[in-house]
Amino acid sequence: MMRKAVTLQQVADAAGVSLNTASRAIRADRYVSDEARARVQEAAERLQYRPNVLARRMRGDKARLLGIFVNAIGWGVVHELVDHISEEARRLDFDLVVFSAQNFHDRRRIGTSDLLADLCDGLLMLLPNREDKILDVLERERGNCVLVSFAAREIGLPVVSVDNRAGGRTATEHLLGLGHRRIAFIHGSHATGQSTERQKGYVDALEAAGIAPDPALMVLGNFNPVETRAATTDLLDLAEPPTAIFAANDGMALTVLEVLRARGLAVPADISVIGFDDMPLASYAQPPLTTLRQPSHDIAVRAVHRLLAMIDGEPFDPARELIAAELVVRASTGPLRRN
Amino acid sequence: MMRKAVTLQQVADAAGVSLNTASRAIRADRYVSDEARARVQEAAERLQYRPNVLARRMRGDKARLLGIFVNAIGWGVVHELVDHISEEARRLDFDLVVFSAQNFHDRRRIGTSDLLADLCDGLLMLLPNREDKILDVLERERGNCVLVSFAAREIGLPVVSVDNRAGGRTATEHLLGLGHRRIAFIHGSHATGQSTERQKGYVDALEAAGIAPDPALMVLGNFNPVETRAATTDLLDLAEPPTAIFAANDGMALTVLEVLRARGLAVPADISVIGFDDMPLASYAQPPLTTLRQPSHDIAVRAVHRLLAMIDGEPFDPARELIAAELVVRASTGPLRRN
DNA sequence: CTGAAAGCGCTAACAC
DNA sequence: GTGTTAGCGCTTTCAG
Repeated sequence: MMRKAVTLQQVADAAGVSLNTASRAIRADRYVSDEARARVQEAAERLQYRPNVLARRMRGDKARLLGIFVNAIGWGVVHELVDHISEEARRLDFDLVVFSAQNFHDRRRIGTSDLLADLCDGLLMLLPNREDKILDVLERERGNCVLVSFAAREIGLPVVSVDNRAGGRTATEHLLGLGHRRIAFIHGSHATGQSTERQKGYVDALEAAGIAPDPALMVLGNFNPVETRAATTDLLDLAEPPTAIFAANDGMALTVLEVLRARGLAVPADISVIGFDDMPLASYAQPPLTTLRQPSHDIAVRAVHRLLAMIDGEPFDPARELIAAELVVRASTGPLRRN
Repeated sequence: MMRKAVTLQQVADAAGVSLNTASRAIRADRYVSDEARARVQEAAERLQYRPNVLARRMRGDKARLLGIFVNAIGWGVVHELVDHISEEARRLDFDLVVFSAQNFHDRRRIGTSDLLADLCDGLLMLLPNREDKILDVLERERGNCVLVSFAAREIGLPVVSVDNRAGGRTATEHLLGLGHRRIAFIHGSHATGQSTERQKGYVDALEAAGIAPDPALMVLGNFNPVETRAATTDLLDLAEPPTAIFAANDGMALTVLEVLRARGLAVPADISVIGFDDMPLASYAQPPLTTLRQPSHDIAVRAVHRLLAMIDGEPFDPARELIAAELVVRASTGPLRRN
């Protein structure tokens, strides 16, 4: 505990009133005489009394507090989301605490997860992992909880997410429109379902264009540089290498660019690259990266609003809400070079 | 409140034991018969009981929970610090919650600040503002609290920070060593004291080199692009413009680079630029930015350790602890071109 | 208007 | 071993 405990009782004693007259005075309740109120407030001031919020909360008061759970990984997009959610929550006079952990169901962590669940009026889960057991608990209890950018499986909880599948399709169609036919896809992990959905969009676009998806062109980068480098190398070493690469996120796309540069390939003259997310670094890349921009602001606003609706007691509505990503064309994609 | 409240009492009833036997069984206390324990655990499982952490906490249990307060602004360096602190805390089996607000003493916010102060075993304040009233409270109460990168004023609380003054001096000496004599300094706000200290180091180096600091070369960028652009323009329009610019952080240095490029000036041939922080973007800048790297990891580790020492009841020690920043030479600085 | 008492959910003394 | 009791600090009936 942080503070030296000055309790309301002590204030009451100092002011010569009963405990609950003090309570009334502090809370500016109406049923107190001006004189008593003055004495209590003076005593509170002098003793530097601060109410114990835990105690209040345990009595069931609203805290006007929202919790965000984030996986320690993936601070890329997450950071923007947190900022926007924070802003929107504050606008609506809610505070926000962020809890960051690798796995919320870790034996060690469970205490804090529960604590926050107890403490907060509602929870926002950012990019939770499909294995996170806390999702089962939340689903079962139908707590006030909204999932953000979760697509790993069907779940009986409200979800707000970028439309990954449509985005994946848009990215691929952009490449198709430039004349590319051999388009590779580098996927990340399946933990949140983001990459998986983007891949579905990629396949959608290919099939709509009458191109059979080639398994050799779908490789695993796993959202990390090491595997992405290896995957890119494999792709380039193919008998018939791709003329364009769609990486499931910008981080991997940047790594692809790096490998390409190392092999002396020109982008987009020799090969085109497109990412997903539009992270801050994207526009600084060499060349600036074409990508799909996450509608972080809209996602955040919608997620907060739906959470508040639940808190306000509106009927439980586990609908999935998808928000479109915007294609941002920069210099890393270009027309297929005919030989 | 998030959960449907299943209390320990209900579990006890269901198991046909007393409240307190149930408590013992749940906590794996030794003084319970195996049979009672089994019955209680079965009941708890069936009812999906989860202990109310608030209640436990109110009784005074340790939460093994640390709180980080960050100002919503300045997510640049802050984000790295949060990551490292989080990692170190977890290594030591502490959880972490992050509270992000513009001003912690805002009437509206005070509830949450207090709540977290009650809840957490200790608090880490990241780059707090000098005006934050919560600092006065913390100082007065001598709570378990460590300030990170605060240099705005003397304060009776432990502080861990990068050595801004030495860093500012190193940056300036680097420029001096390249032959520069007219070196400008773009400072940020005085809110946290970071910029102010870096400026002191700049002046230190200049004076040590026998150069009188020129007020015309010290301009305000205020950590934002708009004012930084204006400041840079002013500098370049001087009768005798600087040959090198030291920006108090990388963000401003990047803006400087942008203005220089727009004016057709070559970096570092025409003018050198150095920043501070070594944010991720720094190495991607055009040209890659020479800067001072924040020892985020060391700062985080030291801050956590000092906080834990306080929590463990070691004597209060409000010493300031400074950690050196490392000069990272990239391509934005070069020798003075003689005309 | 004010005070006494109950109780939020839990754990730690103290009996049995 | 197990149950009973007394709080943690606060708000809220319910009587005065």
